[in-house]
Amino acid sequence: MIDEKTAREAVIEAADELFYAHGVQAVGMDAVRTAAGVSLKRIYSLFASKDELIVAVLRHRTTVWDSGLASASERATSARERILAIFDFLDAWFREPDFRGCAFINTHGELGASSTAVADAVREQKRGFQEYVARLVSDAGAPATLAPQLAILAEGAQTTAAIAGTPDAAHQARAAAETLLDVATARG
Amino acid sequence: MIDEKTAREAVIEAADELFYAHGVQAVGMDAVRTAAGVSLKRIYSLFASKDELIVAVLRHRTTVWDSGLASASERATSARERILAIFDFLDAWFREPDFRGCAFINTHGELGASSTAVADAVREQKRGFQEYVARLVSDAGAPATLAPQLAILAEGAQTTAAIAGTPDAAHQARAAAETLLDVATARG
DNA sequence: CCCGGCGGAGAACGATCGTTCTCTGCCGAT
DNA sequence: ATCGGCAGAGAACGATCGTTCTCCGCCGGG
Repeated sequence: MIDEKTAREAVIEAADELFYAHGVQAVGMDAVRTAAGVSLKRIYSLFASKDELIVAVLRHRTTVWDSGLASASERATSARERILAIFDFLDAWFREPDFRGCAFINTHGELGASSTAVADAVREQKRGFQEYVARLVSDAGAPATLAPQLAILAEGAQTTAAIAGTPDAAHQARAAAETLLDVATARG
Repeated sequence: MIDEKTAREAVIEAADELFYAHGVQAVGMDAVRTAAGVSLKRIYSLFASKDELIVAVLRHRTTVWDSGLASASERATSARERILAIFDFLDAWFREPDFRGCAFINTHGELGASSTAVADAVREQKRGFQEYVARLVSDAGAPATLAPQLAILAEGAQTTAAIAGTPDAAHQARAAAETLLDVATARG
């Protein structure tokens, strides 16, 4: 019906949407097949198991996250602005009606204990984000110790916004980031 | 065999341990029964459903968390020290070999979309923590806007430590909290 | 036109889950 | 000692899951 690449993308995108909305374990492969319009046989020829599909979905989400972050910082003209753009990006995300927290954190909490492949994919995404922040901190001329602090603010904002159901955490975290940036870059 | 209160506690504690270690959905009621030494019939006479047991476990964890936080801040002699004691408490927790992140965040990610009772119990715990921090911030004479910033740091430290598998996030968050406290209380 | 194989749809399978039911033995009351 | 009822152990049940298999229609090559 459709070529392999298109089918793969259709499955990944459908699974991504369902997994994010309902949790990974709550979504059966039948639901993925229906949403993607790809037969189970074909799905299992593209992914050896549900676990492998989950990992593929997480990797797909990593690239979506990375490009979203990149385009959010496009208008920024300084490293400091690019750092704060992270929190504006979060704010816009938190306001989306189907926001349900960070898919990586959610999936890690759900399967991190039983599937090392899933745990590795989650860890890899977080490591990438930490590196992204570290690069910006370095560009801003701030000490390297600032980077994990900003990353922790971003992580905390995501879980707080998800549980509270409000986007407030984004600008609260942004304000804290501004303070930390001010202090870190104001030395002599 | 044993009185109702003891049986209830045995079930809750056994379920708590299993749910935290493996995730809620990965643990069957049979495993709870074996670990608690309480028959399924009795369990279902104490809790109407697994969902209700999960909520009871979360409430139990809330009291454990509250008292752990209280005892961690016992040696502190000022509001500022009590705030920083939160992060020392987290540090000790992250170093426990079976640390697997915040049970509330994990459970919310797993079931928050499907069970409003679970989502409510999680939200309630987070609200209590926010209030605790807000009280300390007020005692420290800092502006109220500092409280959610500190809470976000604590949340972010928990997920970061869980995913990274290292306790580093505790002292990174603590350092950020110190900076924010310094700035917030140095005015005037 | 016929035939072989490939892909889709979905039935089937075995496992597991939450929940209930049955059976058995024990205990106190008479 | 006898009886009634409660509690424990675990079998049973219906649903659902991940995964595989079967069947059927379609297509290109002779």
